[in-house]
Amino acid sequence: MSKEKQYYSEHPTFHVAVDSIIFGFDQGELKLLIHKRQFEPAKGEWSLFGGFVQKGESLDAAANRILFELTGLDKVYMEELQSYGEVERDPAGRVISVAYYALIPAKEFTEATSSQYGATWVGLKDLPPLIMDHSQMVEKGLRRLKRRAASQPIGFELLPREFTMPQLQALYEAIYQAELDKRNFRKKILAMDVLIKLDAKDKTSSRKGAFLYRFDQKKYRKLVEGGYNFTM
Amino acid sequence: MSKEKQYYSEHPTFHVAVDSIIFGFDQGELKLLIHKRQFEPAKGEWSLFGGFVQKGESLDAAANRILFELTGLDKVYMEELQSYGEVERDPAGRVISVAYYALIPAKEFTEATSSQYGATWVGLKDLPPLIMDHSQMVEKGLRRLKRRAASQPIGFELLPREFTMPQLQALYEAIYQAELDKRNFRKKILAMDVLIKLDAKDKTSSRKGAFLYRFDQKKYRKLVEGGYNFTM
DNA sequence: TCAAAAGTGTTCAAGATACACCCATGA
DNA sequence: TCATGGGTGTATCTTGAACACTTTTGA
Repeated sequence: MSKEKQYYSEHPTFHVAVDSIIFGFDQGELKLLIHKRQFEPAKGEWSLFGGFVQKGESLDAAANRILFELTGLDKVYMEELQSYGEVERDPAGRVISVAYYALIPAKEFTEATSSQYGATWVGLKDLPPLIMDHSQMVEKGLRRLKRRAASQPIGFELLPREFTMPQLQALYEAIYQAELDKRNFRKKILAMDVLIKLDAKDKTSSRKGAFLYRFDQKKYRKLVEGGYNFTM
Repeated sequence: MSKEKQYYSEHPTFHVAVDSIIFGFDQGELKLLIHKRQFEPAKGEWSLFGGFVQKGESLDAAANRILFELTGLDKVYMEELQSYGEVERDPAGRVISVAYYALIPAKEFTEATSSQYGATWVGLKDLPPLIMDHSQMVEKGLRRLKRRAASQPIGFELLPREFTMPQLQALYEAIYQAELDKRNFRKKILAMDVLIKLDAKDKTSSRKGAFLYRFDQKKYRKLVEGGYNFTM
């Protein structure tokens, strides 16, 4: 008889799932990656990326595995958000779900891969109804993202390795749903002293071109650990 | 055949537990309510208040039930903290635990009730080793409490209905582990405009006596919803 | 009358906000 | 040459931080 049986067998067990809220940023807009659910019930309806936790697999591992299986994405910024345990949340049976939220540079998941995986980027304002309590999860994830962005320079996770100031600003504007002043924004960001200015320029969005920046991993880590507070 | 069986039966199921980190505040110190675990394995060792989720019971309901069964406490400020899903976290078998943290005025749980329930208040600095990953949970809960206290006037949950300024200040000093300036503290708190000054004084800790305050539920709610930022 | 805690204002520094013009470039 | 987006500095205001003395009262 296993230890578990010996001690805990009188208690019930539950299906445990993981659902991931995947935020991306593209064309000045904050987006969510969703797909049409591939299994019953509610097959074909819009859903977050989710799946069941397997035996011998931690929650974090399940979240990462499922993300990889459904999107091919790997090494993504991911963090637990909240558990959802209402009895009737899944009409097909009792399932306790642990929601994660993930941030990826939208370019790492292009149109091509999108269609390959049946996934779509949707602007936060154009979100279709999602199954079960997934919309709730998104809302909560967004609140968390806003708070996090205010206390840590987390926004960088959403950008490609090299980015321009106007891009970074547009991202923060998308997160906060507010316009920011160019000069003040630059001042603040540069004061953080985590950016490395490159010689190259990005000319895709203007004739003049905007300087590219990369951010300094080491300084960035220190900043995060020190609990830097970043207010806009 | 049930719907659940029909759809999800190929997936494994897990024991799901709930553990509560209960903070209290007394004698100028932030405290944690713990007890000696009442069942095997690790029976008799120091532990948070936990138990298994039952069929037909939501996570929140389980957290509240367990708290009530083990301490007699009811209508407590409680909030989910984080899930713990490492495979080997419980040596007696796979258990996924959802940690909650709770804030109560320590006076609501006195010496008398303590011994009745085999529970003890322990100062955060004198914490004994706790079973499994419970110490980790406490650490995380404390970090959350600090952050929350900075963004919402949450500290009030830890005080009795009527309290004095010096008490409130001592609480914040305990949470932040830092000394605060009396004058600045009062200024800030009063600027929030959520306190009602009473005519009565509390003379238990000085000859002069300190005015009692109550806080204004309505204004308080508004403040919380508005995402007030409270920095010390 | 004195010990012990409660209560009260002002000054200074830093950080946030508001604001307008020139620059580089390709079409 | 001009339209478009990129880049820059300063003045003002707000907010947080530092700081010391008077008041009340019971023993």
